[in-house]
Amino acid sequence: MNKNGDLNLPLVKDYIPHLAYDSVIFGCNGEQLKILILEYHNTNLFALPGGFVKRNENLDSAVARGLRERTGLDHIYLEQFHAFGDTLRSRPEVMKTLLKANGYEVPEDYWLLQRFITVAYYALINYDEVQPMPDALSDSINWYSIEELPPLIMDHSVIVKTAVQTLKDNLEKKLVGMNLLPAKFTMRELQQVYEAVLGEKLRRTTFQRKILGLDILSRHEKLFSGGAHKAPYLYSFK
Amino acid sequence: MNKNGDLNLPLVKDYIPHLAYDSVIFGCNGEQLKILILEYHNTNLFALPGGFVKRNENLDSAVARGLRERTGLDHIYLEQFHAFGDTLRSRPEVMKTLLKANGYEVPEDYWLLQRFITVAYYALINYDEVQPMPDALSDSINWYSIEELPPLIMDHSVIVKTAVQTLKDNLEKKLVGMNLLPAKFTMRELQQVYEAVLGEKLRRTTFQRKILGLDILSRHEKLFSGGAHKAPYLYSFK
DNA sequence: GTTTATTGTCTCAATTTATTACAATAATAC
DNA sequence: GTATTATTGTAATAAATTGAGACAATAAAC
Repeated sequence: MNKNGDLNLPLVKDYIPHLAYDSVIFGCNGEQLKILILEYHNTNLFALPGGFVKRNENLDSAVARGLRERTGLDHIYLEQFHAFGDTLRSRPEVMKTLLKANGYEVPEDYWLLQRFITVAYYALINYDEVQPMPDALSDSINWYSIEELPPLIMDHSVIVKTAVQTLKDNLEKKLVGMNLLPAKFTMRELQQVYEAVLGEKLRRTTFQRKILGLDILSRHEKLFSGGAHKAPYLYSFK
Repeated sequence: MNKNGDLNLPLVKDYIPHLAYDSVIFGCNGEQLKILILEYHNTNLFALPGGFVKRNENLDSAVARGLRERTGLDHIYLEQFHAFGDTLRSRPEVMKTLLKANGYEVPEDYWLLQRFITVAYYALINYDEVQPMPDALSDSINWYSIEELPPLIMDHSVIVKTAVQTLKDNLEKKLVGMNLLPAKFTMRELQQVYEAVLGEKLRRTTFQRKILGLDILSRHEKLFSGGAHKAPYLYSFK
């Protein structure tokens, strides 16, 4: 940590200059679609978790690595959705502010103060199985409902909007539910994921018939208990 | 041109290093979906048209500029679909070969020989309205059916495959036909575009009913003549 | 004038989706 | 224990969409 002055700033010799990635990490608590947002030390600045690509590292691998470091999870569902490359998206003064807040004075030509193109990915993880870890520069990392995000730095709000739209568009063909839910789940839980992503209520009987008709679920005879009503089946993806 | 030695090689001071774009430019001749492929001087190497991003230029603007230079068209339908960033996609020996074939000896550390991440876009243009222009390094630029492409350098075949799949996925929601056809067209021509993109025959009556049901076409009383049969209506997009 | 190929539209069948209904049942209240 | 409550699984029916074929209309070729 920076208290001891032993946090090493990333050096351009190790990374591809001008290139970053940002990740929109989705989870679902059963009611709302949420994403992980981090807050930088002493700045009140909120941002998407992101990082840089090493000189000899695949772009996809860099993102997977960053995600592993933050969530402890490996083999996460991860999909690239857009590269953001406007000149005005880079805001050197923002980067300077958050470096300064952590006790760093960097030269004017420090590589992180230059223009960056970012490639954005979204990830789907099981909300309950993650204990997110802040990085060296950030204070906290927390779940926020996509309806109630804090103001984000630079163009990160646009990145989130684009991610949510992409998730909606891909809902049918990419088995989103599989990655946002635990291994076994009820039909109701699956429907709630769909509703959280689409932002609208669905008709129960139609949803059930459609999903079962896709022939992608296995039904388990083991029943879930806990509600004052008939116990539902548990399902898993085939 | 290089004969006179007065073609200037691009300098890294003007461009963002390690970052390129490639464009998959679609057209439709009425039967087949085609794309523009360029062939480099004296090399027998075929590639997608691409380029680099200037230091103070938006990513999207760079691609639009490249397209304008090659097709003479402005306001082209252009959509980003994927960034390719594997370490192994860059093949410095290929770049060296084609520079050499044009009479250039470049130093080992020349920026174009380094690793590149490319952001790929697809464009939709009206096949008949374009007179494509080769660039300084390339011999020719020609339409090729997506079924019969020459072998392409580096990962350009993968880029094309991804573009075609993206186009299929977007066929319904993005009014692809509008950008591949002239302003006025017959129902048959529109159907042929759909068939070329999907790679399958569609039923005439069903297609017509579906398209008209979308309420996106204006019908013009002016009739097209030329065939030994009833003259069809001309349509345009609303 | 006859033939030919294609067009615009209609009909009916097949399939899919929407809506309603209802019995089954696990927990709770009593 | 029994009635109550909320939710579940499934069936039945209505509505909408799509598939497949039929047919008259007609511009050009012969």
